[in-house]
Amino acid sequence: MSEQLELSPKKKLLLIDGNSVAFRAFFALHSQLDRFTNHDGLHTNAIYAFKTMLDHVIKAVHPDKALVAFDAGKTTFRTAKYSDYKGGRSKTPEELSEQMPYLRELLTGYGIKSYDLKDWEADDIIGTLAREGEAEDYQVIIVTGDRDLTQLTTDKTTVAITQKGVSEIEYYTPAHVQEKFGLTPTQIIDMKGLTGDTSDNYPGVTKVGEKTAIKLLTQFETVEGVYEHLDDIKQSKMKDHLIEDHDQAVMSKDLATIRTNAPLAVHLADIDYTGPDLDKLISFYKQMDFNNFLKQLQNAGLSLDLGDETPEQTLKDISCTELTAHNLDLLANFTDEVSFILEMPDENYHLSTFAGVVVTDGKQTLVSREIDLLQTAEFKALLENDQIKKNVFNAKAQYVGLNRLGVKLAGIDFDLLLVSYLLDTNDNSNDLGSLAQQHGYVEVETDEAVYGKGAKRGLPDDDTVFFNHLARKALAIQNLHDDLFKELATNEQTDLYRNIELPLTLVLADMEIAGVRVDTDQLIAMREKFKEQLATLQQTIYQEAGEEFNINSTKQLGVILFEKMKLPVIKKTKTGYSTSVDVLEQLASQVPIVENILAYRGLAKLQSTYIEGLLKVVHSRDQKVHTRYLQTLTQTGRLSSVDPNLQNIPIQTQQGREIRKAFVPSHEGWQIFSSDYSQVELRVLAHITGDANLQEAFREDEDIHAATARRIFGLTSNDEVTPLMRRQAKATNFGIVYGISDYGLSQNLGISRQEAKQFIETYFREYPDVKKYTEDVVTQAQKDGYVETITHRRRYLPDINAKSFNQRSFAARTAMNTPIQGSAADIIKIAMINMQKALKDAGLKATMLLQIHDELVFEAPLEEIPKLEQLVPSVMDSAVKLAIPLKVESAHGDSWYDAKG
DNA sequence: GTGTTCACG
DNA sequence: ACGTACGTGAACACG
Repeated sequence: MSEQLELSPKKKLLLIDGNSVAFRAFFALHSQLDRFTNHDGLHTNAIYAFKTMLDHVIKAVHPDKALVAFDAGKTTFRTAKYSDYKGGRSKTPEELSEQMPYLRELLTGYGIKSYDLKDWEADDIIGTLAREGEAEDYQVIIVTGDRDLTQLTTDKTTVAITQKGVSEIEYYTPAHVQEKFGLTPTQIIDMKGLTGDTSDNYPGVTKVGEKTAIKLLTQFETVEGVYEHLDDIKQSKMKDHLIEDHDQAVMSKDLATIRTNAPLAVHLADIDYTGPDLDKLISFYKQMDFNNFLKQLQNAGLSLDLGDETPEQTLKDISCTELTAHNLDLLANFTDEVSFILEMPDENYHLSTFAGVVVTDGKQTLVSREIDLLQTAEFKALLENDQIKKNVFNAKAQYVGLNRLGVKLAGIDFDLLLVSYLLDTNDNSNDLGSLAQQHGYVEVETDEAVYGKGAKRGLPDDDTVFFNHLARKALAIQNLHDDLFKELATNEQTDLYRNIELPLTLVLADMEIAGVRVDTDQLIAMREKFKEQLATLQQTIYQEAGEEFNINSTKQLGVILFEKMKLPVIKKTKTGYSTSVDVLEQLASQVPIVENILAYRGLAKLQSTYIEGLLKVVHSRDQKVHTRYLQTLTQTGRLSSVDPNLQNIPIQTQQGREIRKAFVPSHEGWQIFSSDYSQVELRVLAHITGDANLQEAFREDEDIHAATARRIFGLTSNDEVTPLMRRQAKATNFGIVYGISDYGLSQNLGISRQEAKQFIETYFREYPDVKKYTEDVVTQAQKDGYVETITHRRRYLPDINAKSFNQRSFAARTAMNTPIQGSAADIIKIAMINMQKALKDAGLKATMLLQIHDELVFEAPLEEIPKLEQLVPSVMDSAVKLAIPLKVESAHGDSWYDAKG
């Protein structure tokens, strides 16, 4: 055994046992299995470790010829001879087998041929080629994880066995084999004949293990030798076993013998090693998300270009020009297409400072910290000219930021953030550097790497550092433009991007800029009222508890309720007692304190989240809140809203609903106007499933929950639908949309799982195409790895084939829900784009302010209300053409509270 | 930073 | 035998 490979001056032939090394590689990084997945959910640990091993071996060997042999399948000439050969083996883990095709791609990238041959094992391919190589006077190096291959060692052939860590390798020469096993290489075969092999599942001679075998072979050399000299062995149990198991020993030796005469279609002449195919390797690393390897490649390329190495610097300086008031004419060189960044260090672009600006066409890059330059005629001529295409990262932020500076950004073509999100909704990191790296462009760092994080975050004082980062970011956008547009086209998502998401981003920008006026006096009055009520409740609760404690602390509350007052524990959380509403409601009848706690909770929520929370984010300048819609966050295509979240303002309880009175028009004599889609998700369900019964209910404009109740409770047209029936039918309808489970429905309705199951079965019988859809969409997701909405919005579901029941079930429910929720999101997005245009075309002052998933909120002069009542629903219900009509309901009033039907 | 709770669709 | 309804954001407590 040796850690070092002894190299001769001969030419080198490298032969790798693909399956065996892949297996070792897989288990070397098995503990990291979850960390090694690419953006499509493919595990990559074995590929990664295999790659590491390859680098190691190639560096050590410098092969002239190389080949990786794979097993062709389960059946071989050995199984034909002995059907139990390798029987009883637990099958290869799915997480490994899914990597095998990609391993071959890796090898292609490395310029190494891979080969398998029907009915033969990789061992035999290697054995055959090794002998061919020896005949041509090559030094042969065989890499495997399987010690049996040491039988192939000769003075011309070294066998390298990978250890636990794949890059640790033991090299076996005949001398080392002798040293380690006390046998010659060919005697390894005889040993296997005598001992058998449990992992390959062949028997050998009973009770003969390694020690006995070595002793026998030292004396008699071969299996045949042992049997020829049976007489020399004195009477013993062992001798009986040898006689008894003669046939097995012969057969086992045969099975263990690696063939050197396999009928190969590949020969030495076909397997020259001339080094990697860089283009293939780069695209492969991108596919695998091997960013560090990409970086290595890129740096290797750089240092070659430079001729010398600059090891401490990972990225070289970008050549760029500092823009000043005196060289603004340089901007006129940009006539066709530019990548542009207005750098805003704070997340909230409505308030952020401006740190700098960069613009590039890939050839010339201009940078500056002087924000005022943006307001010059020269810069405006570039930015406001819609004939010059703009490539950006987060178009909405750029548009809003520039708008604050009085610049109207036009001609936006490529938004790296938005496109990345459409390609894979999981790519929502929001950082240009990390997104670019995920897409294989690594000559850019993350903002965190350059600016720091937390308290230490700050802009670099050094112009070189700052300008370089800006320049690299702009160049990243410029460079990814073509590739990502191609990917969009491949996914049939170009229309989704150009006709929906990109136009929408500007609609949203206008809505955010418009903002919503908040009546802070009203909120302050509510705050005082709530403050008193909370104080009173607090005192009552302290009295009932017999002590003072923090009611907001679930931990302290749990101690009071379940230890001090000894109330029954209904539900537990990971960390202790659950004190959630449904638990407290079950306890309410037993002690008055619970009712008060519930009241306190409700009030405290309104106070802290809505009253105080809202007051904190009202802009003092205009008394408005300017939310930010996150367009690249949700997995379904919905928007989300932050700072503040205007999509979860209370409505359900009267007390909470009062908050909406504070959302008022921004002009005297105006009103709030609101329209919402009625049952849009169930209508989408009816459309997508094509279910005739569901569609009929919508065509007849029935109360859908009542109609469902009639069906699942088998009522005739004369029977009355009781409120309970309707409630249960409604819950079932929702359950279907969410990807139903009997357990979930039973929890929601407070019924037994059996009963819930019955509801679902009846539902599926009444709406058979809905059932078919739920099955088909899961099958499709299993096949493709993703599901789609009506506009080809895509969501990948890597867990759809997971081993864990939970993960798999969750993915299956997601597969059912996402096309429904996502298509509903598509519809309202289209409506919003059409709406903005319709308002403009009609010359109305009305402004769209908010989107709450199925609802649009406007403010408008009172006199425009009749016009809106006609226009808004017509635009909304004609956004897309479905198999059934869409229905829209509208209302208006002096505040959002009053805009209710 | 994580977990719990609760607001919305 | 498992232990879930789908999608979000904000506040608070706690370590």
